[in-house]
Amino acid sequence: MSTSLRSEAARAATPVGNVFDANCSARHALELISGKWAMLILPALREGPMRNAGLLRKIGGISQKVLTETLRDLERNGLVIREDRRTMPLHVEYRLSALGRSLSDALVVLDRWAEQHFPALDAARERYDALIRRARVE
Amino acid sequence: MSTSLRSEAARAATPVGNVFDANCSARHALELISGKWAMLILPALREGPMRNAGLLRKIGGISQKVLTETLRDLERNGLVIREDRRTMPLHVEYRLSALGRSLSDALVVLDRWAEQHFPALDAARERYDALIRRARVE
DNA sequence: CGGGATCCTTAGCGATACTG
DNA sequence: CAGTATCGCTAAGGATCCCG
Repeated sequence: MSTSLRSEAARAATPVGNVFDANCSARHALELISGKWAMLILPALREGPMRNAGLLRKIGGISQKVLTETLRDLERNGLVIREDRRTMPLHVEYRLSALGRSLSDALVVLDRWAEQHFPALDAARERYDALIRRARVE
Repeated sequence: MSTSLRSEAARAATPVGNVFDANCSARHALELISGKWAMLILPALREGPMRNAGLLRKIGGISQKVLTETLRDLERNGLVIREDRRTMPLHVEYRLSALGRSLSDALVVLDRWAEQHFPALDAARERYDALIRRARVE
């Protein structure tokens, strides 16, 4: 989200291709990805178009508001295509653009990384916190 | 960051491996990645250990505070190793753990995606905004 | 059904000053 | 040098109600 409210910042971005440069276009693209929701929405759309309610069900913990905002932002940046068949009752579908699909390839890798390595992270956290607790007691 | 302040939530997380489940450990791992900073810090450490000041210089736009917080969070989760040679003047180095390196592999893919495709995103945004403006004028 | 509009709370984060 | 501590703002995002 947010991007839609930052037209100023977006316009000020220099069109350079190094993510380490603050305020360049590449960094802006990266910020679109960051935030957990894009990392879940785009992979969720990989197996085919989905509707609002379906995404709400599939992506645990997301609110209606944030889902709408994020989808709009993704649509604005050309990653998602919103198709509104103008019927009653309403029927709106979201699907990946070619660009969005290419990004989702990279994102599912991340998702799988998280799913594979979370036990190691959990263990590391416990170790770290135990050390801290010992240090605090001295 | 944040993770260190959410020991409660972390403890409540069910140890399940599907990122689409809210509040599972895999999701927690994903949230560690989300936020743009981890996506920049971990790749920045790929070519070798770096110090605080070096990271501040390399990663444009990050503040001292956020850098410290993020590094601590990454360290806590076992992705980064902090080495404090206890000398004067101070000398602290950060480097990737094996786990952190494996994650950075996935992250550099994202960074490169952003660097390659930002023109397409920029173009899409302009198109979208132009359409919106037309619609608003009617 | 798929949102928009509001209100409201909090976390994120910058700025600044201080310390071993 | 590499942080910690404090203040203060802003904006992300939840909850709720409404609408075509």
